[in-house]
Amino acid sequence: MTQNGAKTQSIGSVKKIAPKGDAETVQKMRLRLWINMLRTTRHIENTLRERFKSDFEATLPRFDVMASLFRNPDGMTMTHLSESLMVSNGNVTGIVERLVDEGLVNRTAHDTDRRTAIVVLTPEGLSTFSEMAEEHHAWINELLEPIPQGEIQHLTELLQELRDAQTVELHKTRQAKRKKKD
Amino acid sequence: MTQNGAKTQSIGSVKKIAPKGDAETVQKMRLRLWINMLRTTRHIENTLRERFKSDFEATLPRFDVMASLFRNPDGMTMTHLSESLMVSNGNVTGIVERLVDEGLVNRTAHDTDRRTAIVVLTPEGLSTFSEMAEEHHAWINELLEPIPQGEIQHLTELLQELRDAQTVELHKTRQAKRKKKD
DNA sequence: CTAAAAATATTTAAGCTTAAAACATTTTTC
DNA sequence: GAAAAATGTTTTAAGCTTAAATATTTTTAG
Repeated sequence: MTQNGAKTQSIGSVKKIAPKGDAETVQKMRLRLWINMLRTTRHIENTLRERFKSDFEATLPRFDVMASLFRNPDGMTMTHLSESLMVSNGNVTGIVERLVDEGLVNRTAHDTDRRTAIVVLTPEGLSTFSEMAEEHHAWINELLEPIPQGEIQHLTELLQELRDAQTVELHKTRQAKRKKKD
Repeated sequence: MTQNGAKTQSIGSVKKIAPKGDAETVQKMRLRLWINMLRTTRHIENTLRERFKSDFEATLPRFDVMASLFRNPDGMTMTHLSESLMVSNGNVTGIVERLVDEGLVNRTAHDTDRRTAIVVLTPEGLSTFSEMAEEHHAWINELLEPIPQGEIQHLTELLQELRDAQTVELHKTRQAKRKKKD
């Protein structure tokens, strides 16, 4: 039903009808796409959560923090973590706290700046993460298998661009704000 | 850097090198895609949350429930809502409770089945939702604007297929379980 | 018909999440 | 060098979220 009008494709003088390029139609398609993005990521996240729980007694947020730390062996500040995971600052405090309790990460003071906390994986955290990461890798590979190989790269870039576009907007806003101040 | 090897495309006997089809590379690309899916949806959700809060003093989960109810004018059961939103049953209980407190939805008993609760939008809920939906529609349109029009439909289908693939797996498992029982 | 199983919804405990406020420290400004 | 601004983190209150346990009702199997 949403695909009707395809027949009028190459018929002359159909601008008024032209359903595919119609602004309202495009808007509705974007909305539908968004709902599908949401549902699909939610679906995958639900699957991952269940598996982390049953196989490792672990949670997704804790895995995400550990993955960030793994990619930053010299340690990360709380702010760095929060930006990297795109969650609030206070959120990270709680998750790191629990990881400290479990002996998976250490939180130490910065050498010169006493405001700053540096978080690193402990050796146990590293080994625990490695096990989980291997499984996680396999799960993602399985869950994303239906996506044609030839499209993976393109899709990744598309999503990246989507975020970048917003970031540019953000910069514009910040510049505008700064200008107002001057 | 991740795009090297493209040159070897049509050179004879390069199977050993052929980096693009390499199984490990594909796995890593899938992982990268997943991380990008997650970050992009999270980014958009964060934006929507902020705007719902500042413009309507509303939350995303409550909007989602109302949107589901809007699409089902005859009302929905709690289970139907929970399945539609892909969140847990108990979760819906709390959100609906708050919506009832705000006078935006009603929860009534089912005619014949006394276990079942039927949730519907109140007139006020309908009018509140309509206002929010219009803005929401515009926001999504703005945030997804960088996606080429020609790809929206295809992308939507791709994501749909991704979910459907898992659902089929699920059915297989259920059938297996049933078989064991017999 | 009735006991067992299944379905519907809520409650509970624990954890995740946010925005805003509070706090601590460092840097900048005058 | 003190006041102000900025930076880094935690705390707080409210809400979201899940899995598991519970309560109630309906359906099913015998």
